[in-house]
Amino acid sequence: MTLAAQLLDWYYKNARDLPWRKDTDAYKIWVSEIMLQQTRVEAVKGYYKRWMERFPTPEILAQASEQEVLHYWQGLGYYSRARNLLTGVKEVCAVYNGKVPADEAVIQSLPGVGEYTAGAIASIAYNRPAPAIDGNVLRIFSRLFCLREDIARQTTKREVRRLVQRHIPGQCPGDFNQALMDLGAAVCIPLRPRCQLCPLTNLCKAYELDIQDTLPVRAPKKQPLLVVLAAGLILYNGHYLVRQRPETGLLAGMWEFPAVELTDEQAAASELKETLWQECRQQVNVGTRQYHYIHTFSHRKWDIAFYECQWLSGEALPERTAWLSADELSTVPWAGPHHKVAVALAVRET
DNA sequence: AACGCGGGGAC
DNA sequence: GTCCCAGCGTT
Repeated sequence: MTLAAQLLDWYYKNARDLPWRKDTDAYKIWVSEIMLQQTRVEAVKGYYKRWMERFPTPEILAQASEQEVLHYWQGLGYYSRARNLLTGVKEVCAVYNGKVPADEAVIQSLPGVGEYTAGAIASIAYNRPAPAIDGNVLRIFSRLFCLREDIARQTTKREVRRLVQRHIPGQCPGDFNQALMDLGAAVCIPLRPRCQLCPLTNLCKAYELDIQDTLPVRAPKKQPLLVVLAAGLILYNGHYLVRQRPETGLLAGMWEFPAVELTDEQAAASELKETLWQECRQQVNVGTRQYHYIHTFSHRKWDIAFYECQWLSGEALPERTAWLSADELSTVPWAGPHHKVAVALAVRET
């Protein structure tokens, strides 16, 4: 038996029942693959179902606003995925008549679609024998063939790609690729792989040498930078002062309560008061601290405190700034921990 | 090649 | 607490 045959036998007995495996519509595969980038299956399921109820076709998604799309993505992370998906779907509607292209290179030309995602869509939706090298595949093949190089290196990825290319079956490449995902998720897991359950142990060099726990090799990542923030909760005439983050960078386009980065945590009140005047043109007195969160991103750690403020006076609001009623707080996409506060304030109002 | 970009589940 | 996930785009 070949590697593919052994793997597929296992897959057809153990495949997960996932919402995006009901059919092979290329748009649905596309959406699922984007949502699954750096994101676990369990986290995606609910978002995928809600998305497909609201945006069942490329044409419907293409007509949606970026704000609504971000709202549906709120909490899933990596929000450029949502904007790129919207941009890409518009391109598919305008250039490809609403039909996702079948050629791998053309698929990869869409924004947000890289080598992995293009291979996944081409193989699953169009039965093309394209490799789809993700973290699972890198881990599985580094163990199967005892690759001791850092899997983040380009040379390692090229080597894995060559190996996958050699083993991918012409008949059902999509099943083969998805089988690797399921194997990586359930059996060939990062820590303490469950080799007793694995259909490929007879081919696995790491298993033969009993070094599966030492693979794959991955360079350690540095710890996130601490950022201390103070945010203002300004309630005036039944409305809260909020603003939209810049179009680029962290949490781009998401909404937040006006905040300032602190160099001196003791100066929170004065810094916040100054920022609210400079950036929002509102005069306030900073009151007591109401909420406090530690929120860790991949490369930043926010220590953010929310202060109740007393509104005194103000000029016209700058761009990307607004007064929102408690009811309206649930209508915008929120930036990270600001969402928790928005929910708490909306509840408090009722 | 290195970095920016989120959030949460498993241990 | 740590790890890392069905990665991509920019620099």
